[in-house]
Amino acid sequence: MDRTPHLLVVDDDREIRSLVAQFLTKHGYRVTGVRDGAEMMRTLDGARVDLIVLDLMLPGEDGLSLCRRLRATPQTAQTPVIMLTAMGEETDRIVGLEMGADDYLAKPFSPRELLARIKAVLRRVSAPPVAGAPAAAGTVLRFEGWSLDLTKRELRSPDGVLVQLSAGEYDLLVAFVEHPQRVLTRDQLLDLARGRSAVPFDRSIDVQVSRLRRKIEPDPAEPTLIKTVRGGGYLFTPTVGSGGLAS
Amino acid sequence: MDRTPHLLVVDDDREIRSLVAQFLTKHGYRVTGVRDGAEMMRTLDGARVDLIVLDLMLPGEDGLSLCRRLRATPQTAQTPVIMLTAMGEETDRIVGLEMGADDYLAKPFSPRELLARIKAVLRRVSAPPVAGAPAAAGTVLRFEGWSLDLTKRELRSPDGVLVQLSAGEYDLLVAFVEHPQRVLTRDQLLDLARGRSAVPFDRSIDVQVSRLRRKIEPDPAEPTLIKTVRGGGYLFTPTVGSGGLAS
DNA sequence: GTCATTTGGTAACAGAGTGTAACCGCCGGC
DNA sequence: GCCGGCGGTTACACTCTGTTACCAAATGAC
Repeated sequence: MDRTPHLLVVDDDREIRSLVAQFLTKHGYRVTGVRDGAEMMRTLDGARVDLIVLDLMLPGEDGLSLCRRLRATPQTAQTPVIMLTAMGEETDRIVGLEMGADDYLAKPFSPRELLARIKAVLRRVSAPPVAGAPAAAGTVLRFEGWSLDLTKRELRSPDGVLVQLSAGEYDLLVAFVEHPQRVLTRDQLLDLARGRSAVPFDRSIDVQVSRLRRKIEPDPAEPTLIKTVRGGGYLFTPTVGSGGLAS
Repeated sequence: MDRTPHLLVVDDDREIRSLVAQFLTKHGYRVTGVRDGAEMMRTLDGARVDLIVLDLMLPGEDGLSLCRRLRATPQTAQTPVIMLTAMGEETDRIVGLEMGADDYLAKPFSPRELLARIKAVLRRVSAPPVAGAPAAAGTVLRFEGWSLDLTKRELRSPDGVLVQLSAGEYDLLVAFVEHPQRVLTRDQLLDLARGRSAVPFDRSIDVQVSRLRRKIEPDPAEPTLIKTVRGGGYLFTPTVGSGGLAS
């Protein structure tokens, strides 16, 4: 149950970034700091992130626009965002909340307060939706005839047979299915599937891939769904469709 | 039975508490004052409460979090809440309303204004719901053919047979049914079902889940309703509908 | 009040899942 | 072809979970 939350701090001020990162790390979080929206997107693409601390004023695309984009992307629509804004920008603050930020903090802020808000937001987010809330759309993902039900954590083969996956195999498969046709490094996979980062000589992903292949590859000796990229990582080759029958 | 509305004032400032209590009592309400969330919960546990005046800033668990918990608990989900916040905490106010508070009041406030809002909220709440609206939505919850009556604390199987559940099994099932399709950690389940937090090596939830499965799973050896997520907790897979026949 | 029953928590054991280490084979460079 | 590094697989230790047995506390009968 060692799933320390992973925070992504987006701020162009290197000093703030490192200060915040240091403080939050000391309080038990895993922190990645980046300087702008482009880097943020790259990070999100390859890692599981539990909460984003997003500065409003950024070089290039600004925080509001980024926030809107996060909300519009299924993978990140649920990721909580705490906005940082300069003092007194009341308008921005309201717009920010309307834009989908979960909380907001005026600069200059004390690290303690940021920590408190992070805790509050994470608590709130892990809070239960009211019963009967619409189950998130796109809960069934399809590839090559297989279907993966994200609410039931079930995988069915093309013939409709239920395939038993262990928790680890399931999480790994989800990581692949949510990032298809991209080479994922072992590091990224470890983060996406296990929420931890690699230790030297970490081969656990290799073993897990091997176990997963045995269950989903027509011929595990000649993998077609999960290909190895020598020196790079692994690649999930199928196109993934959501909802109805395969697209 | 005493029909005088019973108000619960939660504020850690003794002076505010007694001032408010005195004023409201004078205007014909029954008032209980407590200083934090724990006392609030204890009071709710043992008394009928018609409305809660909840300070946002509290020692221990804060008002937002408490409000969420109130909403998540069937017994208090309908109890109106008026939030007190320090002036200008606009964020909190918005979040507070989203969180399910019925009204909100910025400190410092005049007792008269609080009184007016209490009256308004009570009036609104006791107003008969629109004809045809669910009389008390969510008193019977349905999943996979089963129906769980929250007012009678009764569970019926798909064939309509009454299934005897112990108090603990029932509470656990309610926790699951009210948070379907989400992985709940043992800690969360313990909190939701027992209102306490786990001690090291606490296995009580495991045992209780096992007992519950024996009563509701078609094949307890191969659970489909309550799935185990290794390293994560448990997952209640069915979609839950309320009121009429299963959706 | 005592006694029997039910309930819930703890301890213990068995079985499944996961990471590490080791071995082996393959690939690429020379 | 030889060599070094990378990746696949297996074996094994360790952890996590399911289940049973047992005990203490709560409940209810009398």
